[in-house]
Amino acid sequence: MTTIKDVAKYAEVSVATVSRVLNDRGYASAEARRRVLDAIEKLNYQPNSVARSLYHKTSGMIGLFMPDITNPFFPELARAVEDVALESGYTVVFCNTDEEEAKEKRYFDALKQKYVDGIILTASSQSASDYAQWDMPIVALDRVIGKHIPTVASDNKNGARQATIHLAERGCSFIAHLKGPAGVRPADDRAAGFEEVIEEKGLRSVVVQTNFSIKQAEKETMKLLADHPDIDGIFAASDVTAAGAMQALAQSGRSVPGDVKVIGFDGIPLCNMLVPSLTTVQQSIYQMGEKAAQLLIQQIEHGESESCEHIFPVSLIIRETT
Amino acid sequence: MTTIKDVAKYAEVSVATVSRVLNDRGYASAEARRRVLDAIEKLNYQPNSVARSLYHKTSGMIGLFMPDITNPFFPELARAVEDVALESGYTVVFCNTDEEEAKEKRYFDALKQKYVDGIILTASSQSASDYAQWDMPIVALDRVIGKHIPTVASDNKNGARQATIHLAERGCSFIAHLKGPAGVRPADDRAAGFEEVIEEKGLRSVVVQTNFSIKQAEKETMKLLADHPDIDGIFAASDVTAAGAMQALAQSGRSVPGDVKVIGFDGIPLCNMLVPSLTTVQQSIYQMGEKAAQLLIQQIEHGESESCEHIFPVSLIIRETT
DNA sequence: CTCCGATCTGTAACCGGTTACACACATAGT
DNA sequence: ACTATGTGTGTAACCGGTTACAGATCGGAG
Repeated sequence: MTTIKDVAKYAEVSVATVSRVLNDRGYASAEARRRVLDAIEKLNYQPNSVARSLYHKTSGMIGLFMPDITNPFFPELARAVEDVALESGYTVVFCNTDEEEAKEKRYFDALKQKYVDGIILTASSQSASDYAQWDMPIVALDRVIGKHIPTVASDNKNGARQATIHLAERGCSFIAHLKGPAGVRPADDRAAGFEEVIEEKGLRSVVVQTNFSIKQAEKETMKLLADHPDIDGIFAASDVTAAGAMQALAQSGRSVPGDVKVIGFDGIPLCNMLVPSLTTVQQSIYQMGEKAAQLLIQQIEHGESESCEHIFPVSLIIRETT
Repeated sequence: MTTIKDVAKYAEVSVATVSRVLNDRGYASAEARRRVLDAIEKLNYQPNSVARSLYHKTSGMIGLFMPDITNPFFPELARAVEDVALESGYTVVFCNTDEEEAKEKRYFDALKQKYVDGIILTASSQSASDYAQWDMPIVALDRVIGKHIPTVASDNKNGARQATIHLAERGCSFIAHLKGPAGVRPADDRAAGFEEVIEEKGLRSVVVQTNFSIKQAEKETMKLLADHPDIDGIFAASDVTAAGAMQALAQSGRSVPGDVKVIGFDGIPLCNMLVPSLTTVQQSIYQMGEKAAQLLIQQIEHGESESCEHIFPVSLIIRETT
């Protein structure tokens, strides 16, 4: 690999001059500049970013912490982050945390040692204080983790309200909510929005907890249908969960939307792949990822810790399941 | 941040001694070792990996190049790579290439400057020579790119044969193949396998090209059904493509598997979410990712360039669409 | 003609580690 | 007593950049 010394020698100047030309800082005569540029060209020189990192305590990398890329909600988010990062010259380090704080901490330590410039975090822990002491630019994505950490998320509660109201308007009178994992903020918010509307409208309801896996959703729905055969609406906490519910419904001989209406949450591509296609509450997934990356980079480059919450509106997309 | 000098001062030894204790190399008296370990503990010292990188020309990072994480085939692959990497102390840098060689090259340059240790590549270019001159440990994943580059892939041709034979055995006599993009190796291999069986059995067939997007698959299938109303079997080059076909079939009033039987390829979780659930050719996705990461790390650490192809068998998973 | 600031350039220190090498000391073998 | 050999330790060079600082040159003002 050619180094700055090689370039200096070839151009017959000092390394300082090469560095100045390279970074366009300080003085350099037209003649020197010409010779340096020529040498760089000739030797096909590319500055070593590790050496740069060492001096600047900066790496041009950002960490992306997500529970599990295998969950279909996350790839689009990751994609958006990566697109923005690339555009701004950053590189994305990819970390599946499996909702485990230990794994998160381990990654954080590793990245800190590499001078990672900042982190986008779909957090596992509830306690914002843990992250506050990380002492690094952070943006929370999808999950609110504290007032003093910039956050990008959807208006989950309102989305849940819209979904529930929609089912009610379509004539459902006994609605089940397949709730997401307890302790995961968006799941709790969606459940809260659901309960609110149920109470306002005085409807019958039942809530069961699931994780976000399709198999479990199917199983829980089967049980639900056995216990409450007269359910006529299901609000699933995610599209994947809704898909599980639909399988259970098909299996138990119920028609959708004839016997039971179903609505999901997220707006992932899956919705359009299902037959019948799934009504859902659409999140602006890509835009959220974009925004999170932009906020982080801004924070890194301008130190602005715009410590605010960016709550994205959601929109009801009515398809065939209602 | 505390540095090795701080530790040395606190422990009243030289930095060399600290380094020796840290890396367990060379001599260090029990007394010195005790003091250093104590100092590390007290000061909560963590060695700076950038400085290490600079000296060793190594970074503990591997690049993962994929066309688009948004394509549901890739997240599981990425997940597997990340799991193995983490276990071996590596960090994964994530790069969506969009099948563009320019983007690939750009990423490669950026990573090389960071002393990335190796790359797992779902290649865009056909020309293996381009990659050979990259002069870095590389493993090709999902797509064969040349004899001298270790490769992990599925037995696509055989899988396509199995799929086609299965359709024939189920009584299909006029089978359409929704082929993947031209120039993408697995797509070509699958098409070849399909053609072989068609010829052997003397069946009627038609092949149309699609990209891997669901919308386009749907559109192409509609056109196909209009041109050839008597098609009774569809072999889709991917599960997503199959989902698109199923939508078109539903839309045109045909029943699956009654009127038309459908088989996909990949074995992504989507298959189980569809109603009816999708028969497919299952790839060992996670295992492939795992193997690729293992091969790469082996190559990095032991220099073994086991330049062979690891072709994973595929298996026919029969579900409701056939 | 002198002085001043602007322009230009190179030397060397620094970022935070690793390690070659020199030196000190102990123990053992002859 | 006199090497050898094995231990233990510190100094300084090195990885490949960046930049503070000092010295040189030059044009223009006084």
